[in-house]
Amino acid sequence: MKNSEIRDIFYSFFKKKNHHKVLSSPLIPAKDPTLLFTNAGMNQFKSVFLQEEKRGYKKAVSIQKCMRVSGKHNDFDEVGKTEYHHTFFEMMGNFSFGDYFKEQAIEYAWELLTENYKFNPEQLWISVYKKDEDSFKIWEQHIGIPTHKIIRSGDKDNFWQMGETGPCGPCSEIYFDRGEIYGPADLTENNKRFVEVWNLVFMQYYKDKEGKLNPLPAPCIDTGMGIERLTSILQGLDSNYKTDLFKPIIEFTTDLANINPDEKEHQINLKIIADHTRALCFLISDGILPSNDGRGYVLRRILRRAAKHGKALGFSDTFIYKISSKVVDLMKEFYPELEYNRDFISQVILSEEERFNRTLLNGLKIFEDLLNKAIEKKNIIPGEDLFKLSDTFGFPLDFAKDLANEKNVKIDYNGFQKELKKQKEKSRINLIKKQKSIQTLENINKYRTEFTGYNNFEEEATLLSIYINNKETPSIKESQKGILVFDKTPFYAESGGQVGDIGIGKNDNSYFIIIDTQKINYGKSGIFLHFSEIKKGELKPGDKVRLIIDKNRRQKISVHHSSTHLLHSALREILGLHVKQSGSYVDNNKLRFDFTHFKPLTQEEIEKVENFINQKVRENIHMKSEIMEYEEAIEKGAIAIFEEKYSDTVRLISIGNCSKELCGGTHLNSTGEIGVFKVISESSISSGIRRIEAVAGEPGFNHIQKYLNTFYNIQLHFKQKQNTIFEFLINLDKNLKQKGKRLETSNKNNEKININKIIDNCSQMNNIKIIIEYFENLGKKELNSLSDELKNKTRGISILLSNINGKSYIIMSVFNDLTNIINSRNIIKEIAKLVNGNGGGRPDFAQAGGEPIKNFKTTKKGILDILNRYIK
RNA sequence: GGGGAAUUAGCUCAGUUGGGAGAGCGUCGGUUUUGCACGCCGAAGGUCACCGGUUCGAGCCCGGUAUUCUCCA
Repeated sequence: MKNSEIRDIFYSFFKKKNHHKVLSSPLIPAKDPTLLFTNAGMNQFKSVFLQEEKRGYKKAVSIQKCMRVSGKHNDFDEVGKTEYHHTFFEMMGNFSFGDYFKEQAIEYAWELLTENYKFNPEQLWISVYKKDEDSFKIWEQHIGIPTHKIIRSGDKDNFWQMGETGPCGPCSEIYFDRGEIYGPADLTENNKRFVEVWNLVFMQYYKDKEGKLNPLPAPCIDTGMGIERLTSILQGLDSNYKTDLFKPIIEFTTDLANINPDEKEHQINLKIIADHTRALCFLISDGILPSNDGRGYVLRRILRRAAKHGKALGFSDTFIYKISSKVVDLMKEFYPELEYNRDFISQVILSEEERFNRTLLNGLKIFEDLLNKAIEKKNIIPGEDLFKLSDTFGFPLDFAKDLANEKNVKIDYNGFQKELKKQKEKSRINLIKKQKSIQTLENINKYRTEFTGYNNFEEEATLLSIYINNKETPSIKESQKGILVFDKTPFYAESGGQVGDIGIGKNDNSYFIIIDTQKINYGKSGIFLHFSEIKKGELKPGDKVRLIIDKNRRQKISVHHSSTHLLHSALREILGLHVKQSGSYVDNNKLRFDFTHFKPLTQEEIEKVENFINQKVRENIHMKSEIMEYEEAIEKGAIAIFEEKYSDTVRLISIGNCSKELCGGTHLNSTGEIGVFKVISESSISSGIRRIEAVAGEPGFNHIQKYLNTFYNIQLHFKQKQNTIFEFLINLDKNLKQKGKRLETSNKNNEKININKIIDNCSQMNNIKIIIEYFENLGKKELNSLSDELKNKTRGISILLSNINGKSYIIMSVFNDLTNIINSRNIIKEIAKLVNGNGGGRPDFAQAGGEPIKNFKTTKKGILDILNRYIK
């Protein structure tokens, strides 16, 4: 049975049972910032389980993309060692939100497995939670499983909970018995004979702070069945890696590496590469890019480990990007976004592979130094050095170990681990500190704010609560600053890159200004925090006030936000569909837009983008905002930004046919209000991500005006026209440089004339020629080279003095043969005392400085006195 | 979020008691050659990331900022 059939059967079975088919959510959890990656089918339904959100259906079925590489479920280190661990995998699941419960869930599971997937009932075993008699009875009496094949187990295996507090409940697992050749008929933890097929979770309690289990009013069902494992069983194989989900990838890699696929030593490498490449493709197509922290760092680590194992297979150059295309071929049928991003995925992988190779090459140099040192000395490489090599330069310990082995050098593995442990502890401590430092506002969850600011700029509101220094207080007086919470507000709170509104509030007795607005998200609604300063009067909870936003500023913000949407679609139109938003900032002065793209934009491309947008502005397209179901919006072709949090109903902003984006920000009524759009900068912010800054509307026009004014002034000053001014300035620059050079050479010529005179006038001491001269108009460079020339020509000593920048500058050169008698470094220090300064240098060349020289003759005499003591 | 490292010519990088900014490759010119490559000779190219401090003097020492690399969470 092909994996595609397995999927079809799964979906059609639950569709027949009136389940709503829900698409896999992206690997970045949309609504849960505490989670690095989606790691279970239920993630996207979390708020439904928590009853914070209601959806149009009570039963759902999905096949969910999942990653288990961090946090509680971390299989990263297991991949390759076993036949069934993965970083990326797909979870099939059916869900009930207060609809059916245990009995139905168990029946469905049994029916699907035995009748549709044709499992032999004899080969299925069951586990239930020891205190869950209901489930036991259902399995035993209703389904008819022999008692000895239903195992009761404890909290660890068969009780599931979302977190310390929250929904939880017992679960029941269905196991497949692979037969006696794999071990005794005994369902225990480490018996390889049994493989877990399906986990059914019965969410029936809510665990409170005291640890008490309270029954949920509407119990829920959450189930999960890994498709890779199910496929391996249905295809009669003993490894997930032999199924049609992995085999083609492994065969492709084997051919590419030109190795014998049967050799045992290659197996681990091949498995890891296949697994990791799959993970890479899905992560990248969901918008994650390599970086040095967070999700991007996990992506980088996955890629680097794949690359490492590739080297073991003999790949000396980049190769993963080639395999990625095979993964796309294999999975595009079920995940069209892969095909869509095919080139982008391989480009990202290729450039990250290249980067890793550079890092390795760099680290190799440093490592070789360590290795040579170790060979010279004690034959062991210190753990500290190894740690620095991997910590600072990213050179993996494994590589160091192998290379050291080749040279019979030992490495201090324990020392390395000690350093690593130290670093981990440090990071953990800082994390705890950070968690403590986030101060929460007490009782804030009691309140809710309704946002009315899409249409209204003013609002009559009731004050709910006041916080001063993060403490709830009964009143706020004149000139005090604090956070105000209202029942409703026209003030937009900072989110989606758009800054918060500012404005004022007032009633008959008081007047205050609002300098920023922030928001705490709570499920679907939010609490708006108005950062305020009371200018007059006093406020107490319950007071009615009129809230008025700064309309002019809001208009400018909306101009930039709507422009951002146009910019996004312009970039996709002109550069290609790989362009994805990866960050955005919008305020009243400008907009900033970060997006995925590999090369700098050319001048031409930027102009095209500007033209595109300004054309849309002139067309004065009507902008529409609609509230609709998430799925409906996606069907309409909306672009969803993964980082954003969406609830099941979303706000779709469309600009004619050219842009459809999910967005909670404030926008214009039509594009004409933008007036003008101009890009002001384009730069790189990290590899594969570029940033455009632009201005629009009034600030846009001001920007253009300011620049043109500067330009006009330049034209006016040089008396040139627009088409000649550039060439004129280039020529001017060229001429200036030539003149400067002529001046330099003529100075040299002048010196040459002087040199002979100076040498003629030099004094002598004990047959050593000594030149002491003062120059008013020479720079340091000229003095240095002149001094050099003088001491060489006379084969003696040259001491030159000058005043530069209000200080004296003295330079002394000594001919090489004399340096054992005359050390200029020592002498210059004494000379420096004459000008209350200090100096130093080498025996043959030294410099000093101090107060300006007023009388050269007395200084010269002082110098001669000093020299007299040295030369006898 | 926390730590480490780096930033010097177009590129790859040297540069230690703080004292004159360098190499290789590339570019350009000359020479050699029927022509090219090589070879030889020569030249151009620098705000030593930015800002501040210490010092007579900072690429180098100290503090801050930016960017990049890297590890941990």
